[in-house]
Amino acid sequence: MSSSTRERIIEASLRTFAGRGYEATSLDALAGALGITKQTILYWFPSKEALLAAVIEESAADLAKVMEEALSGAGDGFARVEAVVRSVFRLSARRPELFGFLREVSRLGPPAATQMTGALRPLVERASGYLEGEMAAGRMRRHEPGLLLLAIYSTVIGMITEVEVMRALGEEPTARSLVRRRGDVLTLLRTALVA
Amino acid sequence: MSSSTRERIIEASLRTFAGRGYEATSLDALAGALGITKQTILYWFPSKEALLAAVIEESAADLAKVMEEALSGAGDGFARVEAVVRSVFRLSARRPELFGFLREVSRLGPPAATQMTGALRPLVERASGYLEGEMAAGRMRRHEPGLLLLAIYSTVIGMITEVEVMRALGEEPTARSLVRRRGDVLTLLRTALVA
DNA sequence: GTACTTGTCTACCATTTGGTAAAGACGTAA
DNA sequence: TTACGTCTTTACCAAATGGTAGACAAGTAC
Repeated sequence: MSSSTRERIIEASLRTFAGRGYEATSLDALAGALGITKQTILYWFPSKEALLAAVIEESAADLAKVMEEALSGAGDGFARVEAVVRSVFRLSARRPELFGFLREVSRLGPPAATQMTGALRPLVERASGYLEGEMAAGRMRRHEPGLLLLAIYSTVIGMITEVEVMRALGEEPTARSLVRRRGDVLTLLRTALVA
Repeated sequence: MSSSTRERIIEASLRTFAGRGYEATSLDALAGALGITKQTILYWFPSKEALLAAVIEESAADLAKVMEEALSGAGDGFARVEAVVRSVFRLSARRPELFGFLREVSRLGPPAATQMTGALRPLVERASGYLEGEMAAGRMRRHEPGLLLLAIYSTVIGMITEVEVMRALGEEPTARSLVRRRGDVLTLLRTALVA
């Protein structure tokens, strides 16, 4: 069971789906980049859709793992929010494709998006519960947790993925600018959340 | 010069590119929806790329017009930021496709994204200048204008377009929820910006 | 009436797409 | 040796794609 082929296919698909988009990626191109034939891909995954589903499953698991760790970390109130945001930015430096792919899937709509959000649902529940608890304890300013999460999500993902928009705003995307953006989104959130 | 055909094509393309994505939209499907043939589209626009460019030009102009008006309005400090955000949300209720398309174009990358950001550049300069002025006058908390704009952009566009994520967070997208999101993003921004 | 322009259509075409069928290579167990 | 399961390939295919060529109708200019 040379399942490493399977993993290589998933890995390459993740990168290409994130960069060029799902529809714009042909199985032939994908196979070419891997030095195999399209039929090998179709041996491991019965269809292109099934391949997409597998990539979603894998990347959702990776995302969930990292964030779950940060969420379980130490600290109260904003400290833990900060820890999560930091770990997300760190992950985005190491594996940017993950976030491009997240955005791509949310664009594709159901059923792909539904699968992704379903896989991340437990995470969302935990985060939402945490925020609610902190607000109740008076350690954070009151907001609606769902909308607050959406705002944080939009801002962070946007900061990480909107490369072209960033260029238009005069910020060349480098490691240093990523750090700067992380700092800025954190101050923004801190002033908004800390009572 | 029955240029109404041209406009109908642009209008339908805008909607379909925003909803299904550029690559996923075929000229045949587009023509079918309009009750014309693909060749009529190719008469008005020499290629699919040229059609995309025309749609970008049109929608950038529409976006710029609305925001330009809000930016020129009365009010100092956060009041004007609020006016802009409100006008953007109002526009998003009337013509949601504009924002889906904006997001799609930024995803497509150059040259499409470059054209779009180029067309919106004057707007960005004005907004950036305004923020800078208000900060200098001490009416707004100090942030880096470029990154601040990116954060506002990401949050607002995300709030408007991330329908699936919103669903996952338990917010069914309705007119009422749109108002609620507008309110929430405004309080978030106000607490972050107002000294 | 003739020539020219404008707008739309019918008829094709080469290429690419996702997918099927079947066979060959390679190891392993009997 | 034979038989079998695993993995990958070659050979196709029907459908769809963006695009070209050319005809046809309707108006306008002279």
